[in-house]
Amino acid sequence: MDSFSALSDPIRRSIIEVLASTGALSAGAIHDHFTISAPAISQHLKILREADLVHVKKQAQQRIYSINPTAFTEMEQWLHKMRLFWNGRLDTTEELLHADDLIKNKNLKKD
Amino acid sequence: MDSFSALSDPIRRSIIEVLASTGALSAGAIHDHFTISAPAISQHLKILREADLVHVKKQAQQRIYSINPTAFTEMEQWLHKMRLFWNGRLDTTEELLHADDLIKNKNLKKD
DNA sequence: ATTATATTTAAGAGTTGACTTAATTAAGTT
DNA sequence: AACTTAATTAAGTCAACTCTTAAATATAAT
Repeated sequence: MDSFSALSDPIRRSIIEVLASTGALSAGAIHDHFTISAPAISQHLKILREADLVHVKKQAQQRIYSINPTAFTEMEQWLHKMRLFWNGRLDTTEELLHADDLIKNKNLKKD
Repeated sequence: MDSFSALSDPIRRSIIEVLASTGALSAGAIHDHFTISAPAISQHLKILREADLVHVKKQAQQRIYSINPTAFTEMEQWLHKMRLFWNGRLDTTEELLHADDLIKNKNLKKD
């Protein structure tokens, strides 16, 4: 799951916000912030983990979660690139389509 | 649909990229960039429209789509705020939870 | 060893999302 | 008026997502 999809769920964004404000928290401590079941939180954490948006370290039975700040740059870079475009600082489709690998969509026609 | 969910789909991100690189395009011209059906593109455009990420103007039978740059600030601001946190420039949960209205999640427990 | 605590995995239900083809709406052309 | 072009809406299918409860795993404490 890419970081866009991982952050499309409001609970997962809330988890990120909680971690951002506290620094690091066990799965149970994260769960305490929500009303849904522990397994539901665990499943959300798995998605955040697989999108590499959070780090985990074991501490006895606990899993301590924290944010991986570098993983957010994918989204930030995409937004930045889009903004460059409509600010008129990039001009050609070539630059957009080939300057990076953001577009990996089998439904996109080749030019 | 919020802008996070609207941009979680790779085809919709590609549509935004195409619009960013060309400026403004009819629904049909957008469809030419993809291999999926015209209705599928129309449905994606509807979602982008409802998330206010694009503008439309009628021109005879055509609908001319263009990006609404201001709509991207929601995501940019969220990412910026998260970055402020893990950069240690904001300290309290209060600031995060109450400085803005980003969190509107019924599953989030009250503190 | 047994029990308690912390978390995840499994299985299943209900919902939402993304397509398809067919039908519809709307504007322009002959 | 009939026809073409452009786009959307409708209906239905299938896959993906998000939850639940129950079971499993792993470490710690008694």
